[in-house]
Amino acid sequence: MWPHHTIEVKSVAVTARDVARVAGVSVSTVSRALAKPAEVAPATREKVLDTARGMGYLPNPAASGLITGRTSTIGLIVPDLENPFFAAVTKGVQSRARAAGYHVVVADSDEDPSQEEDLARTMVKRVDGIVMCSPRAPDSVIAQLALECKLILINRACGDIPGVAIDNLTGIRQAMGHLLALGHRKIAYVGGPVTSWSNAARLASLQLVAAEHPDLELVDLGSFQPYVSGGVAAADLVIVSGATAVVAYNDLVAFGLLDRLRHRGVGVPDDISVVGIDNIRMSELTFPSLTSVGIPLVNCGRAGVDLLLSFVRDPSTPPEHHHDLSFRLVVRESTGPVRTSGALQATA
Amino acid sequence: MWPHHTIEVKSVAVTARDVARVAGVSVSTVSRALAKPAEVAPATREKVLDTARGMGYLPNPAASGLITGRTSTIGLIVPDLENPFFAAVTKGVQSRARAAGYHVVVADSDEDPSQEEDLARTMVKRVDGIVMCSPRAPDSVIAQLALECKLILINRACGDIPGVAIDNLTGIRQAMGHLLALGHRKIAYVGGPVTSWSNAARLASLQLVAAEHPDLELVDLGSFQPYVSGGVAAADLVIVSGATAVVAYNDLVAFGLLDRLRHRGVGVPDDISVVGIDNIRMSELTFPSLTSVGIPLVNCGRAGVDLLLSFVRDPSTPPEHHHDLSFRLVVRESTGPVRTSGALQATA
DNA sequence: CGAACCACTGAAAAGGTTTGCATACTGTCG
DNA sequence: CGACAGTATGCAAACCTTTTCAGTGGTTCG
Repeated sequence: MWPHHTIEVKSVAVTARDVARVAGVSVSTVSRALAKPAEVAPATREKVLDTARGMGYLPNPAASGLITGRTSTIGLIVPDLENPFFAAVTKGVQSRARAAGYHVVVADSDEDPSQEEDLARTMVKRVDGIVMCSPRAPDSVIAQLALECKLILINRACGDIPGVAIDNLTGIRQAMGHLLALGHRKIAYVGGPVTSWSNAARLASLQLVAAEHPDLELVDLGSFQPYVSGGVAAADLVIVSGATAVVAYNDLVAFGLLDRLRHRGVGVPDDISVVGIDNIRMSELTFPSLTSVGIPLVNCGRAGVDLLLSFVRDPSTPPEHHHDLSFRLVVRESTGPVRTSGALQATA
Repeated sequence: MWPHHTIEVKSVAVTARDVARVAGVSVSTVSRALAKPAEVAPATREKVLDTARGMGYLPNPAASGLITGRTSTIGLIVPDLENPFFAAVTKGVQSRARAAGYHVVVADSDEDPSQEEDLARTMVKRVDGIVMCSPRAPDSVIAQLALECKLILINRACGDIPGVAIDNLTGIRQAMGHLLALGHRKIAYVGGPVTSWSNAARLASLQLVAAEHPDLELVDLGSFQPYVSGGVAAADLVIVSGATAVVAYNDLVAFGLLDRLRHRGVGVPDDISVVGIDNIRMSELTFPSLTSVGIPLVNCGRAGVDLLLSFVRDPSTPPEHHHDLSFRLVVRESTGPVRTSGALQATA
């Protein structure tokens, strides 16, 4: 008919109108056949669906989002995509979201809490809700954000805002029980950032457990960067402290400890036992491999999406406030019985 | 005026019309004041901008996307977000995209090439273009996808499709030069998946370099999973092969080698030298730390975004086909001079 | 002083889908 | 046989922004 148009047809997007014309129905019917198949007669439905498939029709999400107000997209904000902890959460979020037919837009705040607010604000109109993994942003910011959009927190508590909380106490208690059983009585803690919610929770748990065991001495070595570098920086303090075991804020810090202790000639676990937290993949590959308190991080991400989607689908009832995901201690080579010979002598 | 409405006002989105009414201008002017400030009189501009800010107005991206056809969003497809290699690329993509005012929707194919096609197709209408990091999908699929949307490949070549290519040969040559200098003459390669473009490129480069050195024997040990498990599986073959050095498909595989070799009682680098590829963060933390051929992965991601955006902004001229990012050998503890005493005897 | 021009603003259409309402039709029951 | 329930479909409005076009008013230059 219009042979010189055929070339263009390929490059321009095919709309519901085109499908309607070819299938000999109205656009409403096309829309219904795709969105609510039950509402159209089987014969018509088949015809429309076939035509749509044949023409490669895909609904324009901008148009449908404009009218429905939904985007089929959720936002995810994390401090650092390269950090294995957040990478695992991201993976969980992404997999569950996709299974539910949602897309994920991800934003990396580069560990800068102030950016997290901006990130959330720029994405708020293009997502149905946000999953936030933001251990360092102040409560006030989080609370404000929760007013502006549907928000789920992962690994952090803040007022009434629903979130996936991690049960620090149980995990810490397991780890301490393990160390106590090995004979350790003086245990150091290498902390993470002071502003970190996790750090506060972990330290509080440690102190609680320590209070339950009068013969146990807990040495708080203070705050360090939550990276390998933080562990390297803390290692010498651990040695001087006289502790026979050390719990690190997370596995990366523990790696730093292992590395520096080795270079200082301190044996792990012979002289000092080391426990990490998070149980990231890499923990079984260090030398010695790292005893660590693991969280099913991928499941954390999944749970966050579940919470968010239940919220999105039924905004009237904000979801139950918290899932609790509990720790599980994985014992590897970096912890062992305390030396009977007494206090440690650094050999370097 | 309508006191009983004030409550609702907060929950309902504020549109350009609302701003226009309050500021006493038309919607066109509101739109222009935000999008093309130069086209409106300074006084009006200030008034509109102030009002908009005061009311917390944010343009509805669905509506503007509907009319402009642009989404300010790019897609990213990777095989595994938890894999440090792709995590780094993701980080680079995300950071550059954000700097350019774009959002990133990310999809993880779970290492399943067939899913990558679906993923791309479901996101194609909601992004301006896609950055794909898909070492295993067949060329035909990639080529088809490139017809349906703007596509940039990372770490992979496929026909004319623009992409960020990594110069395998240079890096491999550096690594081999290093090993040759240390006296190694029989070098094994532990390969990645047969379908992987990188694997093919790396093997080809190795063979090319080997051909340049008649006294060098290259032993191809075949294909393994590109994870730690693959390295563990390959380690015994390395021992049996009699090679004094081994190049692994990537760092994860090299970690597996280190682990298994240690358990077999084989010294690294005393008995066997190990070289990884990628130089992920963790490489400096293993014991012994890993000599690895590094790629600025984060920059890869950035370059991919640059390519894509230039394509998006000027669709008439597909961008220059390739950026070349070159390797850089980082020598650590896992490589050393070949033992003079002769062939290795496994001690376990 | 008039004409042409300029800068700014407003009206209105367009973009593709969803959905409430109206209509046409099929079959059933009184 | 007539009316009615129910189903299937079409029409048209609505969603919110961008952009073209036209209009207003003021300025400059001839």
